[in-house]
Amino acid sequence: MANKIQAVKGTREFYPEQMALRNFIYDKVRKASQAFGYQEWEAPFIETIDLYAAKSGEELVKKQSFTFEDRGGDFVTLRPELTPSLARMIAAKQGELTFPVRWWSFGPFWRYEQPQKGRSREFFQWNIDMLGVNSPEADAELIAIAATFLRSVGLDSSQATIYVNNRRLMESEFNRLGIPAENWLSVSNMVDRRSKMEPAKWDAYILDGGLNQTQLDGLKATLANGDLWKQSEELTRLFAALNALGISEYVKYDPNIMRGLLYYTGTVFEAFDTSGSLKRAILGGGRYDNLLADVGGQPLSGVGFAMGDVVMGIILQEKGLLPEFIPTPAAALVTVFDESLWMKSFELTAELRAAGLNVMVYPEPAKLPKQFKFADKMKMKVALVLGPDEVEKGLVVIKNLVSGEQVQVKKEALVESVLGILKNA
RNA sequence: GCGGAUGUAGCUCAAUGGCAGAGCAUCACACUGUGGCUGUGAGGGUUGUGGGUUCGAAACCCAUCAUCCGCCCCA
Repeated sequence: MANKIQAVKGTREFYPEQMALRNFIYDKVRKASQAFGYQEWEAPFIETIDLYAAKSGEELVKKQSFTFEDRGGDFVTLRPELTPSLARMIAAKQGELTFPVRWWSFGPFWRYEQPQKGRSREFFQWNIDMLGVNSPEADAELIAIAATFLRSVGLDSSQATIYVNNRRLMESEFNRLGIPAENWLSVSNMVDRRSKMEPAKWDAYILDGGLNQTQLDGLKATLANGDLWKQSEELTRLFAALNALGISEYVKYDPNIMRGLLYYTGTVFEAFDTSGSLKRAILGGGRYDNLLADVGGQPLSGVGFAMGDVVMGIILQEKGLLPEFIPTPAAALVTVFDESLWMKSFELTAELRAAGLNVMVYPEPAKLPKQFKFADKMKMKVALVLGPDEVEKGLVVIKNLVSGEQVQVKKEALVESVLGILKNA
């Protein structure tokens, strides 16, 4: 075992059961996206490092990217996020796209970090964005999409909550407290980390960071003020729109939500599992007003969020929300009675497939108990037996593996009988 | 990059210095025209790898690799 070649650290191996979960998430993502009229798109998996150097924060680019030299001597990166590619692709066709652009995507990303619960080096991520509209109502639509998705996988508002804040509001608070603008970013990061630290340690951390005691007290009062949003016209309009969209039960105002990415400028939001067993955000996003101009396009505002498949999968598992795993899409197994009737079974299978059924045939003659056991393990609903008696009379034994009942039917009536069992099973 | 833990059968784990085991899973048989249940039996191991201590190591020591958990960062 030790000298077998192992999978690359942090990569994902999707056995059929995990693949079914990934496809389940993808299916719900697609449905939520399409319900709001968004178009699916995709970007390259490999990009130049320069694309990220501009905006994605130093940690992500220098420490967490998979970067290597290609055979031509150029440095390329496995994409760690999608938004910069989105900005470039939008900028390249800015003159011909119909705005507002509403796009979504679900694909693989790579980040070189230490694998742990909820974090791997290779992951799938849902990205969804609206570009060309700068309004709290547009922000509300993206939050509504997130809530729609959470509801669709079976997470109700008592199990998952989307916390909302606004960076402009927080910056005006920082300003009011006399914190200089050049410290806003570091103070934001400190706020972001507060929930993970002991209160006394956080206080010391803030005082070390250049704030005085009065500013610390003021900041703590701000962060405890659940009504702060009422001072923001943006957030007031946002909550009115969320109410109209029918998902306000999922949303709470929280002045502690800041988010790490540099490009957010206005509304920011993060969803969490309320039981808190996993302290990682299910999804996160916000408004970014400057990203397009930063990659060379005309100024254009956008809002969007991203959701990783790893945390989502863990939560679905912990909540018992995984769909039942069906090992095979085949509804029926055609058994092979013996060597002389082997090809008869193959012929029967071909006829059933021609009628549109997903059917598996046992690949070789074997004892019937073995074949039935196989059908059972694969959770197939129907088994068909074609023995000497049946062939002689032009019949097929059709057995309902759920109820255990079996009957002989004429070959012509077989498809209908199978469909009947599948409908009731 | 930093810190902590764990590596024994396909899986989950036991054996704490003295014969390497159990449950589950697999396969066979009971049951050669019928799965789930039951019973009987079988196969399966260089105890992650390399070295050291010892009469004797799965266990103790050193190194190494891997995995998990946490920090940093973030989906």
